[in-house]
Amino acid sequence: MKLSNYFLPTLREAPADADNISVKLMFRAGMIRKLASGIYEWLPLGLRVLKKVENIVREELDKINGQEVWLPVIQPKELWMETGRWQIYGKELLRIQDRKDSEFCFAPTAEEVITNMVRRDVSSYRQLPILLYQFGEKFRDEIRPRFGVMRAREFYMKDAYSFHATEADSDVWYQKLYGAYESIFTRCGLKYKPVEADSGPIGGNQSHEFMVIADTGEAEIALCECGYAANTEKAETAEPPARTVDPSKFAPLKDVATPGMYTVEDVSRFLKLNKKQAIKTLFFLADGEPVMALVRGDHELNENKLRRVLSAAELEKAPQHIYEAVAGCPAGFAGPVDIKNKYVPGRDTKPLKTVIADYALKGVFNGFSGANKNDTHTVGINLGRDYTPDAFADIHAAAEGDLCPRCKKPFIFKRGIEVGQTFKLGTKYSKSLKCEFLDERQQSVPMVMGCYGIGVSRTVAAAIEQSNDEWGIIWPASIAPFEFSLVSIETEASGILSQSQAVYDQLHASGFSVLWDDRDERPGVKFKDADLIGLPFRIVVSAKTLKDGECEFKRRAEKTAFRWKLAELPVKLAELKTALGK
RNA sequence: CGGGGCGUGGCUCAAUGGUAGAGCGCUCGCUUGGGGUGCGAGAGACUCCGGGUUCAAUUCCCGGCGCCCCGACCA
Repeated sequence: MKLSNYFLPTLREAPADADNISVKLMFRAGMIRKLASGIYEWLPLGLRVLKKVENIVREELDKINGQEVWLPVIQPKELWMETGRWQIYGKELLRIQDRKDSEFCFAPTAEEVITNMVRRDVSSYRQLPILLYQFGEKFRDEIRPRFGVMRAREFYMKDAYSFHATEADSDVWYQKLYGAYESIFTRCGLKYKPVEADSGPIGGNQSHEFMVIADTGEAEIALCECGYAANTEKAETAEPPARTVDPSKFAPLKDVATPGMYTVEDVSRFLKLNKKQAIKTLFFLADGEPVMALVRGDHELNENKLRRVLSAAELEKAPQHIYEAVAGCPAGFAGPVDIKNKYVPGRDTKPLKTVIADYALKGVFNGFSGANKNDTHTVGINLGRDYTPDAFADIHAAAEGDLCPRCKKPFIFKRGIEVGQTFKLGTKYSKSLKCEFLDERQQSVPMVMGCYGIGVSRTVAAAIEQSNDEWGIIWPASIAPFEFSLVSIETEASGILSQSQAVYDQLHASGFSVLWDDRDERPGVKFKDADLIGLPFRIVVSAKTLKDGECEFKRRAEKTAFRWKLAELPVKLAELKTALGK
């Protein structure tokens, strides 16, 4: 492709609202433009990368017998009513009406549609298992789109769904998909990590997220040298080693006036005590009944863990009036001491059902917490003497200092960009949508399902986020929009263009894609643009080297340039091809 | 959903109660030719929309729309 006639509007400056590295570079390199909040246009250069990633995904899924389909973006309400997700999905589901006022939504995902398709035409165990996938736009009406295409409202995604006769078969295929995902992200040249993830209340019993390691990632992951890796929202933590303190060292309980201070931050500063001494007291409604959860002041409670511990179907933060009724004071002044006697009868709630304390509280001596009295906190609180929870459990989000649940070594924390997720869905959708088959005994059984997504557009951004420098993007060769940048210096000088043309033809003959900068621009402009676009290999044709029958070869990721004899070009290219495993 | 900010040429931004200017980009000419060359000449803006105040509004006020940031929410 000749740059003189390629739609590649590069920019010196990124738009003011570009809020991270990858989106700035994507704008500057002429890959994308913004049409509206969270909605982007992909220009030719950007689309080439997207298609590169797409092809890698397609090849790897086809290897495990995936079959590509194309599903509608516009999906009827009725189908979404069957699973109940028309209501559950909330405002993220973008809804529209046609001219007859029939209601539809823009697909945020496609479990309903694919399951409907399979239930209609698959009816025997002989037809299972089956793995179907598609590439397509997804629309999620995010409250706050940001980071360019990383968290866009409309994005390009590969979604795959598998259907099985048995749980065991679903497990086998889950591993196949897991393996395919590893191949995909490896081939894309990404440093990534599969981590255990929470499948959330949506169901399913196992899930992994594939994280591209990047400091700017939105997700935090906990890693251990033993190999355990999990999203911090999911990561379990080992119970810390027991620590015993002589009860004679217990300080006496004392109430302290703390007017208007309801955050751990405020109170610990005021009392001049470490946040780790705080016993954070939170109330929840577990299936409608009030429960109290205690975590250490420097920890954050993880609602998913708490839900699991309580075996609750629904868990929500308790509204203010529950605090008033159960603890007799506003949130921020509730505490564990004598809590079960603070219930104010006659209010519109039941008494406290359970008190769950995080393991970490076993290590808190002479702690402080709310006094169950407005504007008052209690200091000198000790487990056993002053309060006794109904149970201890791991209910806080993994944090600095926590230990790996497998080997008890401290976690290492990193940030990541979630580019893919795999789920075992079980029969959640096949049951609600009655997607059944007849087994060998003529029994009608719901299929066991799995679903597997890859954010293709996000993967492109993640690759840039992970690989760039002050000059621009540095593409991995496998997903670069073109492999070679061919730069002609002084296009008006005699012989330059014809020699460049010869190199251009040779590159093509050797099987490489080339973007040839044949513009009548100054060298500086061309080099800046080439670095910005970040193609992995660059060849410069100029009078300087041509007089020796040579051109210049340089890798984007490296500083040094090499002289290549033009006559040896085919050999050099063949070597490069071998090195790339092409 | 709460708080804050912004809306002026393609991009980044100035300015002003009397209808606008710079840099970059674009066009033309010359110049230059290995890291965004220099000079000159141009094209390009109903100053987001609607209303109000005013002799006069891009500027002040109100409403709307759009965008951004922080937080909450959501998975």
